[in-house]
Amino acid sequence: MFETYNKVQQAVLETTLNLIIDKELQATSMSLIAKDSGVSTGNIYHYFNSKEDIINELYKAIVRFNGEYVTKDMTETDSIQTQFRKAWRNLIELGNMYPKGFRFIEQYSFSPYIYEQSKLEAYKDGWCGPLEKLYRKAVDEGVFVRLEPQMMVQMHYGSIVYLLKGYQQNLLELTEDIAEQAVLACWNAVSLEKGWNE
Amino acid sequence: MFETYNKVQQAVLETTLNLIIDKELQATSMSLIAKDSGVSTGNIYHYFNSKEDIINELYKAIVRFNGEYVTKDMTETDSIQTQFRKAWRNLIELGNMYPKGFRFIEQYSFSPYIYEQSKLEAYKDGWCGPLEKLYRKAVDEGVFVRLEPQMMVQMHYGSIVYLLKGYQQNLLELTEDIAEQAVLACWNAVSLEKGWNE
Amino acid sequence: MFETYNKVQQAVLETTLNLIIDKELQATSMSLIAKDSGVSTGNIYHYFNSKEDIINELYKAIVRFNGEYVTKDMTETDSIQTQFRKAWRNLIELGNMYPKGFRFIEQYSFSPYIYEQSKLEAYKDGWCGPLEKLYRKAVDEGVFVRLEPQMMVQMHYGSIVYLLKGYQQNLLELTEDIAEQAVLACWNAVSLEKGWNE
Amino acid sequence: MFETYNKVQQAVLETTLNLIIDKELQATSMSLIAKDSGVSTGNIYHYFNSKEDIINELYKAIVRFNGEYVTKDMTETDSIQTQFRKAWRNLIELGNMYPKGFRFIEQYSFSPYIYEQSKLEAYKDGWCGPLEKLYRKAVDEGVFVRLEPQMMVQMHYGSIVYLLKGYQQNLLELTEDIAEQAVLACWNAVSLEKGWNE
DNA sequence: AATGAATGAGCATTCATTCAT
DNA sequence: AATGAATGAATGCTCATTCAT
Repeated sequence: MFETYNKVQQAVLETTLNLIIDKELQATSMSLIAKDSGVSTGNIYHYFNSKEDIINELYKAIVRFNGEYVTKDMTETDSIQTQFRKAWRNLIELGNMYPKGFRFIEQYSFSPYIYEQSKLEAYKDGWCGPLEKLYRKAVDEGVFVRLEPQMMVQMHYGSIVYLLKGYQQNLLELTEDIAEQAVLACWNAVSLEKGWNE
Repeated sequence: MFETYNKVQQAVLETTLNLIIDKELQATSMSLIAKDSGVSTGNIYHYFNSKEDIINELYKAIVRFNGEYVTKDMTETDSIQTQFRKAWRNLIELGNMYPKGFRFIEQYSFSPYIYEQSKLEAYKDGWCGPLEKLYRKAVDEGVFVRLEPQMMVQMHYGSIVYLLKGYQQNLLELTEDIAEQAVLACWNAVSLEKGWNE
Repeated sequence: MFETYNKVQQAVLETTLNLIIDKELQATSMSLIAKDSGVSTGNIYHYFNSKEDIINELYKAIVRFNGEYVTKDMTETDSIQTQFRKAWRNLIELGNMYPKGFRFIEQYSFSPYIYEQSKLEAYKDGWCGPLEKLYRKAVDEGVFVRLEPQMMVQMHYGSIVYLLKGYQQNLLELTEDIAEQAVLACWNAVSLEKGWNE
Repeated sequence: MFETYNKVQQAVLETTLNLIIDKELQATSMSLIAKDSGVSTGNIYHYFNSKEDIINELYKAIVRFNGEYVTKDMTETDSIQTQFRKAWRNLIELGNMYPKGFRFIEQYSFSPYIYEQSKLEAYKDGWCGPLEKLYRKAVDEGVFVRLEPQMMVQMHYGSIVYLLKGYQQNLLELTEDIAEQAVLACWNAVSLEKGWNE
């Protein structure tokens, strides 16, 4: 997740992610990060300008990672339906494999703690762009109903996020089959014809 | 929103909600709550055990309010479709009319700051119960696909939440018509037949 | 020296003065002030906005005190010479009776730590104004040579300050007689006729 | 100013002087000295024992430099008056030509940060010795009043220092003529006959 | 000699909470 | 019930100094 950073930075970012997920931002003190990461406070400030800086770096790194994960096998030659399935299944897989990063983005993407600049970079590198393009194509080709692509992406993202939240809170099961049904439900919500046609 | 509380408690809860939405939890200090609410810190502790206690009381009060709002005109005699429409349209209306309470629940429903006990009470008093019952009925009567009612509710709630988030962040428009389309999309996601049949 | 302040403020200001004179500003930490004054750090911030604020309050209080001390018995009906003598003898007395306040002003009157605002108030309340007026009169009446009053006051102040510094560092004696000789030397430096004429 | 030191030491001392005058001691961190001087912190500690050590070395070097400057053209064959004039005019010139070194000495000569040892060396190497000798001779020959030479030197030094402070703070003008008048005032303060007799 | 990463005690300041009135 | 002064542990951050290279 943090391969582009050096050892010290990796230790700090990983530790911070774990702490924030376990304890919330306000309970994640610099001295705790220092203790858990094995990096002294002074040295943390050698590599990061501030606590805010750590959080924002974390945010950008995870957004980049998630974006690559979700779009990893989407190829333009695939049908709209295939790309649609792959993307949202990837998101579910991501939520299961990297739940901390997933929850971190969920919790902080609307936080004032994250600089607008970070959010901008996030958008540029993330998966919103590719999915919007896909949805727009689907609308243009008469596969989806005539709604704003961005709105549909937003709603489907919300569906998956809350599905995963329910699962992570042990309110729901999440088998392979259920995941598939969930993605299909998203498809049916906006496609003109019901069901997978393959 | 806080009619069941006395004057002092009301002042504290209202002030706290405004501060948390404007400034984040960490910037919402007790002394600021005291200053803005006109209640001295000492007296706040006469009515609440701790800061956590205020937040949790706030959480429970808003959940109760929101639950009543969403289910306000659902009557058992209405058709499944009508109840479905009313409920989700109510939620959208709530998000627009009481955005602070709505955002507060969004931000804190997964926070370790909220006691499990509060979340439980929330569930009991909220709108999840009635909606789940409705969805279960829809499944039983063959109106909806055979998926866990709770899972579908969760996904639809996520859809609407993210629709509202997009609107509140000025990414999306949210006209009467779009709201209707959004609820219809939710319906189509899980109903066996497409479209409103009325 | 700090009669216009309440008990807590007095304790803080007195402690701070003592510490700064003994140890320098940078070694005068808030926790040390708290320990020595018997006021908790939190409570110090109840009465002062910041460390800077304490220093500036200290500065203004001492300047006010010193100004009153130096000009305490100058009356316009006295001769120029009498007023001259009284003022500078008062300054010497002040330096001996209240050496800490005296040294504090010496060390910090040119420090960026002191706000311009504090320096302005200092000037308004201090003794520079009255002495300048006296010197101007002396020039106008042909008692002093034609030099800028402000410059002469500045030089005489420097003379006395360094006399006192020498004494405080045990380089010089400072008897009643020597003090008198020092003031006379200042007089002779700028008067047209040598010696006291009374 | 620092010819007796090697390149690295010179860079450190010069940088430190500039920083201290611009920013105060407390804002002059070792890392800033390192950055501005182009010498790494590690290497600074190769040439100096501590930050205190740098300040003290700076102090001693400047005192030596100032002492040489003030006494640079005092020759025993000159008359007392001539030597007197040259010395104090040199001090004024020094204050104008090397204001940083001048201000540094002013600010730190009474600071606990400067070791007693440094002050002693300062005294030995500075200009106090030669001037005291001159004043003693003046007393012995009946040119000056019978006061302690050290005391008179101290007072005259104070006069000039405050004249320069006033000038550096833009409170006073300081023309060639005014400088001359100032030195003459010092002379008149202690000489038995008024005015330059040449 | 030289680098700059690493250390950790110390700093000014904040803040939930208590307590005397 | 109500006040707000008082507490002191904890916070984010700095900085003189050390140390591995």
